[in-house]
Amino acid sequence: MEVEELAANNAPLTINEQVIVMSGQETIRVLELEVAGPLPALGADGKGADAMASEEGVASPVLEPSRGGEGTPGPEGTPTQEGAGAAMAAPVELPSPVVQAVTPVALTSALMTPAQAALPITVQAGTQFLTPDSLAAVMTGMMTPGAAATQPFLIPLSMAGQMAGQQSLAVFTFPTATMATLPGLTAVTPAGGVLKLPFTGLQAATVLNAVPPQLHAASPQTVLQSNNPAASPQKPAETQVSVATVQAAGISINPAVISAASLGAQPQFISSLATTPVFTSGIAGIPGITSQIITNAQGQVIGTLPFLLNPAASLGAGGGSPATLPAQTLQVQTVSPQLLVNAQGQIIATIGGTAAQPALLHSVAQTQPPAKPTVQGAAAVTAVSVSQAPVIIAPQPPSLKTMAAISAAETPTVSQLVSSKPQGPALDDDGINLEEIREFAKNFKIRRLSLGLTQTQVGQALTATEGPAYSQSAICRFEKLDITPKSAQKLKPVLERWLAEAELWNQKGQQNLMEFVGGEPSKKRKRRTSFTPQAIESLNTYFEKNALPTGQEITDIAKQLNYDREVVRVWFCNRRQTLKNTSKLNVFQI
Amino acid sequence: MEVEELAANNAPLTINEQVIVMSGQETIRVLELEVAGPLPALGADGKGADAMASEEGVASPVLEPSRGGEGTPGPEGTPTQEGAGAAMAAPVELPSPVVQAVTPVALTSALMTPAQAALPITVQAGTQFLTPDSLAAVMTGMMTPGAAATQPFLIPLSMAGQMAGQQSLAVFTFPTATMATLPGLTAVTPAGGVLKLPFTGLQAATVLNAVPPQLHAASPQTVLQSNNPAASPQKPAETQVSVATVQAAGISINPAVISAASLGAQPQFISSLATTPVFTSGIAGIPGITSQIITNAQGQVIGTLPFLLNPAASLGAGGGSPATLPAQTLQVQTVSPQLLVNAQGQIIATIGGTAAQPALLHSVAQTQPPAKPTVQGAAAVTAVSVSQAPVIIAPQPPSLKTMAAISAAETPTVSQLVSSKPQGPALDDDGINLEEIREFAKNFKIRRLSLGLTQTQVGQALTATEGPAYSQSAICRFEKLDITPKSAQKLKPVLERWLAEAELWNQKGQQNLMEFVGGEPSKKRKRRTSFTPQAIESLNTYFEKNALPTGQEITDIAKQLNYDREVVRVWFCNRRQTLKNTSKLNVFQI
DNA sequence: AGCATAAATAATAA
DNA sequence: TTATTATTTATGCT
Repeated sequence: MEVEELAANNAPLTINEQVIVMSGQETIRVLELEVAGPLPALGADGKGADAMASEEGVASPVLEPSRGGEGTPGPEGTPTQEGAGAAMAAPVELPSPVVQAVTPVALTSALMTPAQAALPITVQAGTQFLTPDSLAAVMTGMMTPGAAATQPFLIPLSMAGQMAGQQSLAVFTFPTATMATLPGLTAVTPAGGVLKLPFTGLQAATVLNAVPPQLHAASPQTVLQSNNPAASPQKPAETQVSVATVQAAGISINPAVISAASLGAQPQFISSLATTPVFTSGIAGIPGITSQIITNAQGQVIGTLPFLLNPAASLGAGGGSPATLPAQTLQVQTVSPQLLVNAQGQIIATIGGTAAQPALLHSVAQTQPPAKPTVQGAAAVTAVSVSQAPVIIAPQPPSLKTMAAISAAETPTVSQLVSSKPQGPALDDDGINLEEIREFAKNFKIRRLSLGLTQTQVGQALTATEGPAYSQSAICRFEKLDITPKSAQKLKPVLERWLAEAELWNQKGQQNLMEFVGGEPSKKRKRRTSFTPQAIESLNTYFEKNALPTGQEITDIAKQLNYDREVVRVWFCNRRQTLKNTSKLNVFQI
Repeated sequence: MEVEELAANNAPLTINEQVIVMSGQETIRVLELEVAGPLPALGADGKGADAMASEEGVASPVLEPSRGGEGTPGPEGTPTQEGAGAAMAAPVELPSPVVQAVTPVALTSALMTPAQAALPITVQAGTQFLTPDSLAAVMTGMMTPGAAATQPFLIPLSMAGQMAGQQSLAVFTFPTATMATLPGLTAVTPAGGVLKLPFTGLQAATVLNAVPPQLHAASPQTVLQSNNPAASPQKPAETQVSVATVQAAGISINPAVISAASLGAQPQFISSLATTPVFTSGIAGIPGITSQIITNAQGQVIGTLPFLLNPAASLGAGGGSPATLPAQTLQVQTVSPQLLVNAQGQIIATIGGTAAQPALLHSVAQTQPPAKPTVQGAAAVTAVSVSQAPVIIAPQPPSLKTMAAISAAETPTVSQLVSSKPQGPALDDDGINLEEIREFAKNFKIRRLSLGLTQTQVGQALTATEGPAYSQSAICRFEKLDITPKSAQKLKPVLERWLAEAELWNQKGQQNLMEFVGGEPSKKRKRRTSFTPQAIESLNTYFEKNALPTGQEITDIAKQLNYDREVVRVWFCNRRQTLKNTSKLNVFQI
């Protein structure tokens, strides 16, 4: 994407791209589109998207009219803009029929195979996004792992909007490429952008990488569906949320959760999301939805990654309608990738950034109302754009290196080294992506622990919502991958979805999470029992006679000693343990 | 940094700054300097840095002639240059004597107190960096927490280079500011850049924020030395690696681990680092060194963050010497922060690029007194500042619990104190940063778990290396902050150092970690006790010969091992199942 | 300051 | 899946 070119466009759109290469094999590409000014109201129904289409992977995304204009504004956030709300910018005129522009829109891609990474991904015109008025929407569609490169797919899309409807953020993820298989980071750098924005009017600006679409639309196939028939198959078209259609070549997408949070006013925002039926159901119902995660030291997920943020912002407040503000420049930045190495020295992710946007998003998010501290509104934005455009810098060095290496076989480079590594998604005999499952299992554990949940809690909660077959043991085995790939494949989407929802509730508060999970909030650790010497003596006497009393015996003993039955049971457990350890030592010594 | 200005410079240097605001209170500022062209060989010793000096931070950096004129232009843009590799760029002429330029150089800052954040940090001229030829080097020096603002300090520096010596990456971290205490994210943003690059020739470009140096060189003091006399004290001067000197005002640095990994060739790179005596010792010996972490859902560290990466690359191949390539522009990018939301919906970190961030503006306006923070240094900053200012974000709401009541009678524990303090950098009566400790405790736990270590293992390992007083209980209580601030303050650096080292070993392999931790490598999990070890062994022997014994065989085995026939039968069932699952998984892992 | 062991959580035989 | 064991964490006690 040429900076100058974009700048020249003067489109009231800001494109921020950020590429995060996950350890192992995932790459998350985040593209944020910010449109200054108010968004047009959504059509009665999102079907309009159907119109689009074409062998270019045009699908028929449906954009539903968002309901509940509860898009709550940022918390304290955007006082000014809100106030400014009065002066709404004129709607952006888009050539495509149904497309609605949102501000901002973030696209996150992840889990793309190397080969796929090289393929062009185009967001078709006609792609619809949620309007700011919509609280959130989620759509999911994905190619099967082995899908042809020509298949278009639907990607999860989540939008967060504000009352004013001025701004909102949509995020959807789609597979990118495995870092290892990439020629180098460069392969994934922004410079090599593969996204084509859907806004016809902004095309020049939006086209990061002009690549001829090579695919054709195909019916999206969710992983869940293919792998987990049992899982509730989702039909994108059926969802109420808006859908974005993207063309990708042979992309196999991993489910990604989409969540949103306002910067400063997170709480509120999140709450609204959580309480929004659409969103909630989307999360729960859509198998593939889950949050992106960062792998940690053991390849386990360190945390959920890409969520959106953004609350509406000052943009709307500031100024005139985007269309009317030619001055606003389109900004695109490429950032050199920043690597995040995990405990094992492995690259966890590469964070590359993009530019310009922070400001916008933030400003909005900002809780700090004190308005003008910074310069907001149209003028401010403009200035930024201008100044930044020039800034656009050359693609990061990494990219360069890669490029070079790739093009010329001469100098041994990173790419070569990389290439030496076996690549390609590991698919087992059944076409199951084992690597993907392994990764998820790790992530699941870390995420579970991050939420402070036990295997038991997860199992019980799932049993309650999904029916039996989710015992603590099952969870344990899944985490240990002590199950067959087939089973794992079946369990994965369920766990993914559940965990994502749990995280959502957790965002609303620990209390809410506990409520969601199991019920009793904040179950405290039982107070350590102190046995009286007499009790200890009695217990030991019983133990000598029978180290493994039956339930009835335990009950009797507890009753006689006047201790809680559970306490007595545990005492025996620990006593046996102690004896065992002791005996072992003896054995050892011997 | 004005883009134009930079560009005008035509310096073969690329500056990439990325700011990652950690949840709670840490900000990581990453500055990458890339110098196109080959690097000069390192001097005999890295002492050259001593020469550095002027209060302006201008020193006599030595810039080696970079080889491989890789100043690569934009990503895709400059494929050609790579090919040009043959033509080496002429060495860059630098006034300073000893400084060596490296490509790229990354600086990471973290854990700076708010007040400190506002202070200018200048990289003195004469700062030395490792040459590409060096595999890795680490230097650490830091101010004591209470050190005056005028003391310069050495920062950990790690370099990774390639054989060719063309490129390498150096990373060092230094404290930035506590997010909570900052006026907003903006406070920590790049806009308020405080780094002054050491390259005289590139000054215009490198000066993100022109701030008059306020400090003077002082002898670096490693945390290790102060906290862990036992640790092998490192003398920066003694190391062969290059050192970077930075001036900072009253900065108290947290130990940061520096590690490096090549992108594509990670394995190799890491290995080299690990095997490099200098590096290893540096890590082990330097107390302060630890990796940066990302806080997760529970405020716990999600993962270690900033490490370097970088493999040398094609850059070298490409081009002319930097000096001779005026065409190469200096690139500076500002990135809008990307928020990473954790499981609790809290912002884990803001990944943004750099510059200009709103933060500064904000900070200035709000809390930060330090005047002109916003526009500093040369003009470049100006432009960016202007545009981004608006973005300034509000600080996150840290823990708001203001609990209560610490009954005074006894010495309150950290957890009690922390909860009682509403906000701001919580410094207890002894000037201990409780918030920082709280954060660390959380991080420690996550990092420990990420390494798969138990409290017991940590305790035992520490007892072995640090002497008694590190029981499992102690570790447990530290994590739970069920100790007095004084104790925590004392324990923190030890744990920090140890964990960082453990992570380092872990990078070399799980085996190495176990060796480091406890001794017995890979102690296999004990089999369920129902069977004696001998029995298990026998069973496995039988299993190897025949995984599916006949009824008669089972009977015989049970008889011989003196176990119930049914027990043996079930054992075989489970054994087969396990093998099945495991084998499939293994296939995947490969 | 830390042992001893209760309580909690994960893993595994049945 | 359930029951029990294996491990780990937390805490009473002095």
